[in-house]
Amino acid sequence: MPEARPPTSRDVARHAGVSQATVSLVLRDRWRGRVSPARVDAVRAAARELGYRPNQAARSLRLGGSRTALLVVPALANDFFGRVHAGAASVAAENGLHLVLYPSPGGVGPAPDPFASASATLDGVLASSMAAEALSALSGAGLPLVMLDSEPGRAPAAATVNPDIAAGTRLIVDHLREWGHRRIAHLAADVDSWTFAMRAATLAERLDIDGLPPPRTERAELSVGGGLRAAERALAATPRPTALFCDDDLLAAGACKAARRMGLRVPEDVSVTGFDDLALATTVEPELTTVSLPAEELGAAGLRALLAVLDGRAQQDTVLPVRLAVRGTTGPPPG
Amino acid sequence: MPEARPPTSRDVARHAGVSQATVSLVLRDRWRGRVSPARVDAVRAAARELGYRPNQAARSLRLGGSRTALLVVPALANDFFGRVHAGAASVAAENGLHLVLYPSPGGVGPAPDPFASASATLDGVLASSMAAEALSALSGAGLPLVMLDSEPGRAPAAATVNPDIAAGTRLIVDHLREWGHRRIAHLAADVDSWTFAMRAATLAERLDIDGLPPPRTERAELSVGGGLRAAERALAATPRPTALFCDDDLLAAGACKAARRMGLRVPEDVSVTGFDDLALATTVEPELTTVSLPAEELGAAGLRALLAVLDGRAQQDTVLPVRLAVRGTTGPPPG
DNA sequence: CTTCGGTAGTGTTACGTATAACTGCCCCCG
DNA sequence: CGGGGGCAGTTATACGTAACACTACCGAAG
Repeated sequence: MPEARPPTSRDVARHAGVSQATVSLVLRDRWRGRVSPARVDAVRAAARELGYRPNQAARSLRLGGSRTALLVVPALANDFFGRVHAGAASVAAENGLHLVLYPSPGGVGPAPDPFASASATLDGVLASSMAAEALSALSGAGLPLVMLDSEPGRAPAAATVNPDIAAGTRLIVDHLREWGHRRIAHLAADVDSWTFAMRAATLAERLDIDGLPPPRTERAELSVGGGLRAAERALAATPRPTALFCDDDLLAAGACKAARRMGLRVPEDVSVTGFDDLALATTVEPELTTVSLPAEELGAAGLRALLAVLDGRAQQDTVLPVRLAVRGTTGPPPG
Repeated sequence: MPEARPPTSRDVARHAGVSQATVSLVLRDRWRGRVSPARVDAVRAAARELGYRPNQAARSLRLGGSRTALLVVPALANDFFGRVHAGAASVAAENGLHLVLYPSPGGVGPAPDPFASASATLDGVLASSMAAEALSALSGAGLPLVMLDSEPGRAPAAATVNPDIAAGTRLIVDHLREWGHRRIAHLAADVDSWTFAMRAATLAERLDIDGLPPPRTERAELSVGGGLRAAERALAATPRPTALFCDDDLLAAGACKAARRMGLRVPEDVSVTGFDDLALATTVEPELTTVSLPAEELGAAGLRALLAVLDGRAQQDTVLPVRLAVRGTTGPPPG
């Protein structure tokens, strides 16, 4: 048995009758004016024939970097982060950067080190949500970091990119106020992160400006089932709220189910609003009125910011515009 | 400026007053009986102090492998592949294997090479769906490959792991037959892959055995919207089918929307069945009767098979059991 | 006729790590 | 008292690639 190791650039060189250096020049496209066209073709043919694939590990070692960035997302349970990835991946591809996706396990326990998990020298990290200890480990490593959907101006991120959560919240509140709603309950995600804290703060502030009482808040596990249970509690109150502001579309979908189970119609008896504009927002009946976040743009802008940091250009915090998607779950309050 | 390169094992060695070899022995936990405990502590302290992180590229180069596998999934638009990934990731972690996720861009155009994209030497690939050319490129590279959810016994996969699609299809058909349905239409995914071909073949076979006419088939783009449009066509037929067999939950959700828009109640006027048991199956109202596929198990079994291949153990094709989830979208035919 | 510059290559080295092979050294046994 | 054998380390090397520095040749300019 001939042991069958994968072919190296030296094998290609031997096969083409040139030196290994020439193979490298040709395959890296640095040959113009240094290698004759005939040899170039010979090298390419030999590489193809042997099925040569450059050894990435050796490349990274030599180059002192792998042109690889890591995208850390909290989970893949919904399509939002798939879209973020798609946006980041397209920008990465345009710039010859590899993008590796790491879905951080949501569960408790010692999360495996995302950097070890990449199994390659990383040049930078784009993180959407991370445990504090992982974050500090990263800052210790001195890796360029761009944070998505998290508090601006917080070390150790070199930059942040956020959808305009405050504006989105205001759009929802104004929309409900225009319909005449005054008793608004808040289904709040049971997650301690900036993006949800921002919704709560803006909601409270906005209702206060409008001279309305602070919202009754029900904490909910971030899932359809969690939204269902929290909505059941919220809708059992007297007087019943006429609108539910949900932190997220999953909660809103759960709230719609809860309302229906309690014999209430949406939106005739109670209005429900979501946030994020996930795919499920247009899947459920009626379709959710929600805040549409630019997921692809978020990923793309995040990766552009990371590229800027890698190039040594200073970076600020970016805020992306959002828009209100008015659909079928909002209407005038009953009576 | 001191240039600030990341510290190497040689830096750690200098700092601890030992040789680089000793550092490697200590940090790889191969020191028992070779290095005195005092030195071990000194090395560990030095490593911590300098914030040393081993260079993965150099490690991979030296070891001739990175203990990294690539998981190729078609998209992250739904939660199914997130669950597959979770299952594979947990088995990978147990075995000290890195798992890198590659969502192959669904769009047309030259797909970026998934192997280049990994930016590390790969030891194996677990692929759920792949373009033919990428597959052949891979077979040329001689990488160990395990295929998920695709035709058993097809080169160049060393093994396949599949949910029992045929059994799932039979469960659905039998369930509909028990309710007394005879006119069953098929909403077929507009994707040319084994898993959908298998549904179609089994459905036709089963109806034939039961003495029923072959199903009217409507091709649908694999999305909620696609299901909606296809269902509108299917339900416009006369006589109208009393049940819709949908290749996938997305299509089924779309079918339910279509029925409602046409003034039909589900399941009173028409029964609808899904496939996969995505999260949305229990989100929509009524909840979908569907075939529940063991997504996590699929990923886990796939990675176990890959590990076996890497160890040189021969592998067969594995079929995982499925179960029927009877929910709210099926009932007796009208009249 | 020498020198200069450009073309077409090759030899060599370094990247950081893991480990095989080696070196002392001390202790104990014959 | 000589030498065998563990202990505690070190030295040296290889992994595959990229690119710097070098050589050899050739035509043209001085």
